[in-house]
Amino acid sequence: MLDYENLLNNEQFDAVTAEDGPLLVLAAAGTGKTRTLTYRVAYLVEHGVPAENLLLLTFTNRAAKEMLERANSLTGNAISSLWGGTFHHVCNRMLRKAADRIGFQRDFVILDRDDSCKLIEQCINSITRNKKDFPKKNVIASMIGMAANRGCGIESVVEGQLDSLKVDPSEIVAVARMYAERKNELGMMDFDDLLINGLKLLKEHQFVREFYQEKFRHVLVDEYQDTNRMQAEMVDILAARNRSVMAVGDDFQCIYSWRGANFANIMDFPTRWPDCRIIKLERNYRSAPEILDVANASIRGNAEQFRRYPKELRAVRNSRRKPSFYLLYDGEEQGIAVSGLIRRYLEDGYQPKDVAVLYRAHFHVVGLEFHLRNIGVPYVVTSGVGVFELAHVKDVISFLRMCEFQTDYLSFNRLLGLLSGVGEKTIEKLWAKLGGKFDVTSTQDRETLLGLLRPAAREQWQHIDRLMGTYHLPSGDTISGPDVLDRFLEVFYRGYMARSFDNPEDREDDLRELANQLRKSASVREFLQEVSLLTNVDQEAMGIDGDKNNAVHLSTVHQAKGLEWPVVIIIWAVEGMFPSSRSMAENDDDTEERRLFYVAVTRARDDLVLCAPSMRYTRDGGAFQCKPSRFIKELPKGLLSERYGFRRY
DNA sequence: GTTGGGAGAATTTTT
DNA sequence: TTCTCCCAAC
Repeated sequence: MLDYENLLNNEQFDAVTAEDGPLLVLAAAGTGKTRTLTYRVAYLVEHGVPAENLLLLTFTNRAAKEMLERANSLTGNAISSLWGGTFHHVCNRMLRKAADRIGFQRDFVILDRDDSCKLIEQCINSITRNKKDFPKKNVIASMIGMAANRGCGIESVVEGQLDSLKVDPSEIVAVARMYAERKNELGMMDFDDLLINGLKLLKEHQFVREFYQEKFRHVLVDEYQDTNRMQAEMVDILAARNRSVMAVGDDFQCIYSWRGANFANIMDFPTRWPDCRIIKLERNYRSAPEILDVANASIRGNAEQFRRYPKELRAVRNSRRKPSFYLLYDGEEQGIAVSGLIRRYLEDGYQPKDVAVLYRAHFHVVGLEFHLRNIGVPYVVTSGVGVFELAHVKDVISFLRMCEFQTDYLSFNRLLGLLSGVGEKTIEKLWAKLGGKFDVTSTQDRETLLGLLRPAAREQWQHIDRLMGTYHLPSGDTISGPDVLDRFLEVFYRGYMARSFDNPEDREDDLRELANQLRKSASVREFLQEVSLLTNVDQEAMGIDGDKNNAVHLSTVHQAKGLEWPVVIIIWAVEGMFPSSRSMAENDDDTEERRLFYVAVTRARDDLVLCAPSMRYTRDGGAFQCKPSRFIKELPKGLLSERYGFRRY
């Protein structure tokens, strides 16, 4: 039995050992939120709750993995049967068992962002007459997503953005409808559908609902402040029977409201669960007091919110030195300053992996990479595109999908499109002639397809076709996933990469990693059903890029959430970039940006550096002044040590 | 119908 | 600077 009393502080101990019943843990940054959750899991398991009766919901795969690993080692590997993961993951898992109840196949395909954009584009093309003025597919996609996550109709989203759009709103509504219909016909779900349909399943099917209500004696939710309406509702339903729900979160760190996250959920939790206990964690073990002073002062700028659940980060660590603020001439000087600072930190004994550079948006980092390369510091950028969204990875996955599942138009489309001389129209015709299906196990389908292709394409497809034939052997055996992937490379894809990409070797490395992942998972099928839920944030955790372990981290603030580094450098802390003028234009409200700043600041353990160049250049050669961020200006005097220009540090 | 080249536009945050 | 779209040539 773990010695909880000595391993935890008083508040953490209260939360971990709380009796059954609703519990809201307000855990400010760096106060041991993960620790509390993992010990809670361990505590419950040690006190006789079977792990399969626990549900642990997280916001990212990374958080899930981290917590499960830690809880697992605390309990001596006793939690393998625990359900844990993102909301999307858990919905996926429930739907794989029961999707047929709501009109889907259990092996439905998940559309990732790219897939759904393509589908939306098709809808746009078939509905709208003048494509010129019509919003781009990405815009429509985010409108549809917004509607889904807010739980409102597409109409009201369109209405809200009407002045910036120059088109007939009814056309947008029509596109959204058509997209929904197309998805239905294809039997596919996008990310939002996983939540929508997971919830639908629970609401409409008493048997399913009661099964899970019974099963999950304890529901634990991480990052509760970032849940949207659907997610909160799902938690409420799942916990309704046993009433043992533990929501952990920090309203100061709600940074996903643009995605439908609604921190009213955390504010109203005590209303929805009137007998809930509230425990506050305020002792911060992470950061030096001078850093916490900045964080505390900054979040007070959100006056209204601050009144509701006032929290003050209280330092446990000893005093160090004040965070510094560099006012720089321009991005160039910032690059020199940042790389110079990093070099000095390395001389002082820090490792590259101890340092992170954070920024508001991906494109803010472009100028900096050059300088880091210059001084020869290893670095990793958590880029915007995930491994599983890369074109070559998706190509190969399409091939695997076609091998494994019978009819999947999307994969068919993607794979056939790789052949030379085959484009969109040809594919449509082929698909129609095949009768709207392609079953890889049917010799007839395979022969028909081969016969329909024009010679050049047939020549290429033959090899793939033969390979598919050996995947499903009459004996019922299949070649292993990694092997079939290898063969695919050999007979077709390596050649394709060589003539289509300028960096085929790099891409082949990605594919080799994909094969490794495949080898680790239980079956090809299972891997394919999960793969679209994996994102770039998880890649390091999964071992891709594993050789870059000791490197400076360049990351957006969003992706840095939940992480910490001894040294954190925030770049482009200027008006218009952080806070971002785009996000401000949408809702005329800087509170979420301020929370984002709070998140950024509280990532730092020892040292925090804020950089604000005074000049920004536009692509057409123009330049304009920018002012340091309001989040710096509004701080009380004396919290930062101010430095001007890089030559003076 | 497909493909590739060239001109033009454009940059938030992500499960 | 990179991505996207459009058009002209196969």
